[in-house]
Amino acid sequence: MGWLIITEKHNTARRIASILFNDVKQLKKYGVSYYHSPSSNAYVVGLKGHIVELDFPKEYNSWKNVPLRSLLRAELVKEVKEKGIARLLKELAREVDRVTVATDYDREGELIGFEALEIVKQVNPDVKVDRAKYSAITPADIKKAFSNPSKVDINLAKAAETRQRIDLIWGAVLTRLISISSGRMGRDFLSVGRVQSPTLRLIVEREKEIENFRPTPYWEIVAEFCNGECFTAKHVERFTDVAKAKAAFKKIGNTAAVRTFEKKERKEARPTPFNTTEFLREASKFMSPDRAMNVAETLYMNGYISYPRTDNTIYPPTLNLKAIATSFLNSDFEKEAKIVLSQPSIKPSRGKKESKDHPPIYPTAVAKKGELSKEEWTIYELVVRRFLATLAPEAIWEVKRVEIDANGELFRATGRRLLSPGWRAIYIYSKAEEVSIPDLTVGQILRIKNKELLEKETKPPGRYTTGNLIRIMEKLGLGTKSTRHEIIKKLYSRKYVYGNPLRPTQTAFAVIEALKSNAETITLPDMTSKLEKDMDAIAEGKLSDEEVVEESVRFLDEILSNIDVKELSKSLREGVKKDKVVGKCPECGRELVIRKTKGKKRFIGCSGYPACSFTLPLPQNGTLYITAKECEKHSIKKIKIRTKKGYWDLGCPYCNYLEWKAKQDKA
DNA sequence: GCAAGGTC
Repeated sequence: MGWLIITEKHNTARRIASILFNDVKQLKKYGVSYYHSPSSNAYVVGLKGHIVELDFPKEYNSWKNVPLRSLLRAELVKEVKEKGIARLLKELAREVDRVTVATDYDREGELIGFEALEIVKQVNPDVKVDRAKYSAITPADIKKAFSNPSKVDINLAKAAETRQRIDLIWGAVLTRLISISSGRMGRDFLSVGRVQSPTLRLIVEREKEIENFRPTPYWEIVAEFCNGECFTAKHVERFTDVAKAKAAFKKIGNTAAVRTFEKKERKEARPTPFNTTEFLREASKFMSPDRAMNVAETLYMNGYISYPRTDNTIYPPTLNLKAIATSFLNSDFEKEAKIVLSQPSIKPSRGKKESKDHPPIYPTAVAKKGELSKEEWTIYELVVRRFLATLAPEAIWEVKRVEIDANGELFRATGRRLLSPGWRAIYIYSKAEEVSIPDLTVGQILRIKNKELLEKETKPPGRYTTGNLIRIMEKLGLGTKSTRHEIIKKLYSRKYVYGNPLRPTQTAFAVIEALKSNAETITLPDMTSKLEKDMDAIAEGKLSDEEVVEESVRFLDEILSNIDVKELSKSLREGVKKDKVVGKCPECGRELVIRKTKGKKRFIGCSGYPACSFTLPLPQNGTLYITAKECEKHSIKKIKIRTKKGYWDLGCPYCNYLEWKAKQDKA
């Protein structure tokens, strides 16, 4: 009889097959590639992650007609998403008496395997089942895992399924509640979720901080000191009192004395190996994290880089770093490879996070510029340069620090000069800024060429960029390496945010306010941490999955009971409306808003309709952005439009219309 | 048309 091995993805299936058997043949059925060893009569099938999806039964599909409360304890169904794989599994299941689950060795992996097993058991309920647990796909690890198989951990799979159920129920109930109450239905629905809502809250609260920020003035004194060469130094104090600043400024004469001087060499550490978070942070200098992840996926599938979803920042000892660096000697990165290989020995930098499942992201093949698209090359080059930089020598700086006494007023300056660029010659994405200061001796008298009293003011905190948002999400435990970029994309596509750095829309403000006063749990990272704890307890057998789901559902039930639907609807509609207002009606002074005809065509209309019937046309293609800039002539906000080809300015829609009309009249 | 998590 036969043997069926199930892995989480196709690539792993191929590699495990080639490690375990030496007569592997690749077969294809129902559009699915898999592997067969005739001598062992074994099949290896790679899944595509989750091949089934949890959902409500069809009778719950109508958002309008299904009472929200009925979603709380609905019997959820599992729908097969990968029909071809399911068919193949069932067919092979008939031919085997043993199944080995060899999905990734983590919580989701356990569930993914369990889902496949349920399909197998539909046709072969008595099949023998075991589980191979490996944390690296090396011959040694794989052989060890398959010679000492263990059991499928049902509790662990149940823990993952509990997460699915809670996410779906909370997500569906609150998404429907917010969408229905705001009137944003259909394509424009507003979503709520355990990960996306806390992320959106961060963005909204930052924006509020910026709005409420009151700058306070402060004063700085800078002066130029000369000894042949001139340099700038800053008074050590940051003055909040003008009188004190002026007094200090007055005291400064025409000369000053060097109080301390120090010259040192300082090593600058190399960047650490790329995990997904750091990769996306750097890549977001060039494109959106979502795009970067898709490009990385393509590079991975075509064999140019290693698996792009990893938390690991420490290269495993099995990786031959020197050989990889050597492979770049005859490439576009020859110069960079030589810097690495010129060292007597190669020691890689190490990050703080270590996990054993995948290595950090590194190049697995040498590519030529011509064989990749522009975006692919950008990402590939980033990965190659980062990899080589982690193996390169440290950068060496000469750092000078000086303290200057100007009639009792203390000044400080720091000079920096790059003595040896080391990794900086390879990793060109951050600039090395040099500041020149001459060599000085203690007691030396300097001439003061120039002095300035500068009035400045404190600045509000900056808005989040996609890059630092991904890092903060990781720190707060929101999402995973595979989902964070998708969550951010979701915030854009729901029109909760726009631009990078991200700005929230008025709708986002209203949704977060509404959730905070009615269901604050869903806007806090704590919900994720609580869920993590509960999942651990389920995995350890200390809690039952039903108990955890019931507790969560009861809480949500209580939230639903306490909601003032009228008030919720009012505040949400106000927020949503603000995003549609473009200015004042030139005919009656009421608000002009973006509206839609019954045929879903958009236009600008007066909110006083039918009393006032002023309208302006809008282009039908692309996403509209109402900018903050107003037309001086008409007091109507200028509009930008984003299409697949990029952004274009419509400008003031009234001016635009009048120009168009003038042209028509001429013709 | 809902979430978040895998993977393509």
